[in-house]
Amino acid sequence: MPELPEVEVVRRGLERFVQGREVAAVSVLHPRAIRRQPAGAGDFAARLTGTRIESVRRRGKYLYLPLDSGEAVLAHLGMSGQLLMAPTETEPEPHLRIRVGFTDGDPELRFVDQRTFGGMAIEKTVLDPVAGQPLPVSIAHIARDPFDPLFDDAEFARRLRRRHTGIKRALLDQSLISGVGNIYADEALWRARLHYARPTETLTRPAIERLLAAVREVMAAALVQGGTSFDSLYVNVNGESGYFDRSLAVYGRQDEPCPRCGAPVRREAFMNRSSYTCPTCQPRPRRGRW
DNA sequence: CAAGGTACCTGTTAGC
DNA sequence: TGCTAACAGGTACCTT
Repeated sequence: MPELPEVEVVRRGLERFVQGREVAAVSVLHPRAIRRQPAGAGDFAARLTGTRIESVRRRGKYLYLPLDSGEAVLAHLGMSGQLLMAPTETEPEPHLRIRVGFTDGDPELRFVDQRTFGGMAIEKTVLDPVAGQPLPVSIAHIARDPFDPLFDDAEFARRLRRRHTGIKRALLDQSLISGVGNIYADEALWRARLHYARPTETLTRPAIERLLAAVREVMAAALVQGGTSFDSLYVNVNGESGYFDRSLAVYGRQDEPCPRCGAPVRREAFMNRSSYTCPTCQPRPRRGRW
């Protein structure tokens, strides 16, 4: 379940089910799931076993679990990862990659990942220079998300306007703003009536504020619905799908009418993926004029 | 150094 | 029916 609302749904589930618990046993069933652990599966298991999970935090689309050892579990769902809570006796899922058992018994934590783009690692932490909170070393470059109280709109606007790229590329750049992926980028741009190729350096400060407001609105609405799921791949810790796909205006709706003006939604290939836009609400920017 | 393309995987679906 | 190609929500790394 990959973008901010889906990852936040998982974070809340984990917080409820694993915070404060002590790890009793770890098994790694697929090496790719711990490929960010340089010393391998044995090191991963050794550094996790016997520790207590202090909290469940999120930076953009990354989850991290500070441990009483001073290190933290880092987890990313990639394109198809799931973190599920399941009774130990439950039959293993076909793509089960990692199991984490606890000293107090059920439920155990399972990392399931069909496409293996996701993974977990145990890392040392560094203190976030602004918040003073520990952060796994490898995600120190990930920007704050737009719901983070320390997200700085003015600083974002300054950095955005210094870029020389299209607005969607910038929205997907996790070192500039985190948590936004292909679905919510398209939905937010539609709400803000901006074309994905609009040059960042031409955006006015009010336009950037409208865009940030749109990003926040669409992701907040998705979170209330439990996130977006097109199939059973994107689920919460109990394996349940969210309902926000029913509220999407343009994403995945090629040839369907724009909810605002009725024009058929167009789909274009962009950045090796799909972009959905309304051809009349989001006209393509022209050189020298937008 | 910034920007953009490509690689990494497996499964599903559309089209022939 | 069976094969093939296209496509899927992300990030890291390489080249320019």
